This record gives sequence, C-alpha cells and structure tokens, in this order.
Amino acid sequence: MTERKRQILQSAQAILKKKGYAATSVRDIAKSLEIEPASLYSHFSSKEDILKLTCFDMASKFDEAIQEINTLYFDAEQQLRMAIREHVQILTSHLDSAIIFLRDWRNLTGESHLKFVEKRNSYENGIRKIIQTGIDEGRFNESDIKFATLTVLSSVNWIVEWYNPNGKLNATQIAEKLSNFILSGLIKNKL
Amino acid sequence: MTERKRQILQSAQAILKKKGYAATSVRDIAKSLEIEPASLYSHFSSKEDILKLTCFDMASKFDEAIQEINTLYFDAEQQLRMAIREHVQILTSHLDSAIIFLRDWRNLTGESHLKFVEKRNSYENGIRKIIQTGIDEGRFNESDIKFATLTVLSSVNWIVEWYNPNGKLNATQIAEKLSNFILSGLIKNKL
DNA sequence: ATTTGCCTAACGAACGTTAGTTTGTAGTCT
DNA sequence: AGACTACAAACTAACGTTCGTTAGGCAAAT
Repeated sequence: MTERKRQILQSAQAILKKKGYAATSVRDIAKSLEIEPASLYSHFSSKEDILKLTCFDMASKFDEAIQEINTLYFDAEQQLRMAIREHVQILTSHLDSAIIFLRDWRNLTGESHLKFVEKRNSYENGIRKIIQTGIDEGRFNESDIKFATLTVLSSVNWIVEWYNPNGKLNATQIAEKLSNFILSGLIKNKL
Repeated sequence: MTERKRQILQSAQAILKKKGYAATSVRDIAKSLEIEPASLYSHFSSKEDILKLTCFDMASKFDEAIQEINTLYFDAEQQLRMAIREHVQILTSHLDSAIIFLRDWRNLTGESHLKFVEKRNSYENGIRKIIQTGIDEGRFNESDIKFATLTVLSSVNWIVEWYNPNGKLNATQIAEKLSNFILSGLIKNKL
C-alpha cells in the first residue's frame, strides 16, 4: 500500500464514519480530497473495496490480539482484563475505522460478507473461551455463556459511540473501569 | 393512521431492518408490497417520513415507560430491574422498528434529527437518575455515572442483534438475566 | 359525489464506474 | 547533460442505471 493510498483511505474513513457507508457517495469522498471521483479508481477498484480494506484491517487487529492472549497461562479474570484492554486500545486508536468496522460491515457483499462474519465469530469464540474458563475455574457465575459473551462485547463496543480522544479518560482507564463493571457489576460486594 | 397505512409501514420496516435505511430504495419497499413506487406517496409524504414515524413511535414508547417508572417509590435496584424489563419488552415486541430506531436514526435530517437526539437524551437521563439514586442510597458502587448509564444501555440495546422470537428465552427471562449480569457482574460474590 | 388507493409516465438529479488522456517525476541510457 | 522510458496519479467526458419524487388519471368503495 503506497503512502498516497493510505492517505486517501484515511480521508475516506473520516467521511464514512460521519455519514455511514451507504449514505456516502464516491463523489463525497473525492470532494474531501479535492480530487475528481474518477481519480479514486487509480487506487481502489470499487467503493466496496474501501469498505473491505477497512473492515478486514480491523478484523485482523482483533484477531491477532485475542490469539496472543489465548496462548498465555493466566487465569480467566486476568485474561478477560487483558482482552478488554487490548480491545479498547484497538478501538480508540483507530476510531474512524472502528466505527465503520462495527456498523457498516453489513454492506459487504458476497464472499466478503461471509468471510467477515466468519472472522467475527472466531473472535467472539476467543472471548467466549475465556469466560468459559472462568466458569470452569469456579470463579465466574454460571450463566448462559453465549449471553455473557455478547453482553461483554456489546458494552465494550459501545464505547466508540461516546469516546472522546480529548476527554479525561484514556484507553487504559476506560478499559479498567469497564473491566470492573463487567466483573463486579453495579451492586456493592458484601465484604 | 389507517389500517392500510399501518400495514404498509410494517412491510416497509421489515425491509428497512434487513437492508438499512440508506441502502433501501423506495422501489424496494414498493416491490415487497406488490404495488408501484409512486403509490407509496398516497400514504407517506417522503421516504424519510417512514423513518421519522418509526423512530418517534419507538421513542415515545420508551419515554412513557421510563416516566412511569420514575414516579414509583421503589428502591434503585427494583427500579432498574423494572426499567430493564420494560426496555427489553419494547425492543423484542417491536423488533423491526427497534433495529431501525437504534441504527438508522442518524439518517434523520434537520429538525427531526435534533428532536430525536433530545428525546434520546431525555430517556438516557431517566436511566441515569435511577443509577444515581442507587449510588446515593449507598447500594451501588460509586462510579462514573455517565459511564455506567451508557454501559447499561449498550448491553440492553445489543439484544436486538441476537434476539430470536422463536428462541428458548422470552423477553422477561432475558430481562432478568441481563439485570442479574448488570447488577452483580461476572465474579461470584463472596458470601 | 367524494374520497381512497392505486396506476402510468416521466422528471431531473445523483449514483458507481469506465475509457482514454495528460501531467509530473524518477530513473536509465547515450 | 540531454533524450528516452516507465510509472503513478490525476484529469475530462461520459456511460447506463437507479434514485426520490411529481403530475395526472382511473376504478372501486363510501
């Protein structure tokens, strides 16, 4: 990927984030770069190509993170805390891409769509495995495992909706708060 | 609203749910009803009109629910459980509308957009008030109140992504599981 | 007699994309 | 040093399609 292509991709992602994939036209993207719409096709084969690159780039980042964590011999709580920290780190350091990745992947068509869902499920399985370990260890409440996994992921992913890079909380702090919330809930522990 | 209009609205929502607002054309909607695209304009003034009706219908359902709960004199835990139960009930009994409401409201323009955000914030405030009460009562962990509110709402809203009307869990059961998760977290309480 | 619900036909605008060309720049050979 | 080649990145112009929407009319129900 050339420097210019990366530059264009970044500009495109800023607009896609703001307007959503389906509502963004190739002309919108070109305008923000002050080039002609046709010029984009010197770098990308189609509009969907931009979406594809964005979604799969993010997917592999998450993939790498979870696979590394799953090889480490920590207990479930530690593993979950690490997974959440990595997840938040990836989301917040690529905020535009992250929003597109989470929201617009449904617009992928054909094989791309299938492969994406596959990747997503594989990541979900990584998280599920950690929670399952926690239950097996007797440290986590027994609960519907699919339910727990989705609830964890939803609260983690939602941060892209309100995260402010200039806010008072950095990624690590958010991850810790979130981990505490997920692990301990709202109610005070009886000590 | 005539019977026919309600019927058309329902058909439209089924497609909007599947494809997303921006990616759905007026012709798509007409086709599913086996009428001509132009015929839709006997019932709706514009494509956005359909989105507007859907979003604001759902918004008032949530609004009514939270306002009623806020007038009741239960403690925070009971109130939060009730709010979650009502929320899940509304989502699952209007699944198509719910998905559009949660995902596509960004496509509202002008005044509609503004009013919608206002309504949404007002609902968020209702939930926030309950959590704040729990903290004041000394029953909930002290935590970033905005953070807690958003985390609660995100995990509740995410159920539309996986809820299956024919699955083994009904709305009430989901609400209870979710309440337990949010209130107690993953880690077992030390008794 | 009026209204309701749909039709046909068409509008102008915007859509993603293609073909073919121009421009600038960097490297290579005489 | 100057000429030649190669390539990247942009351009102009246009393509066929689809978009949301409107105008005007027609048949059945009220």
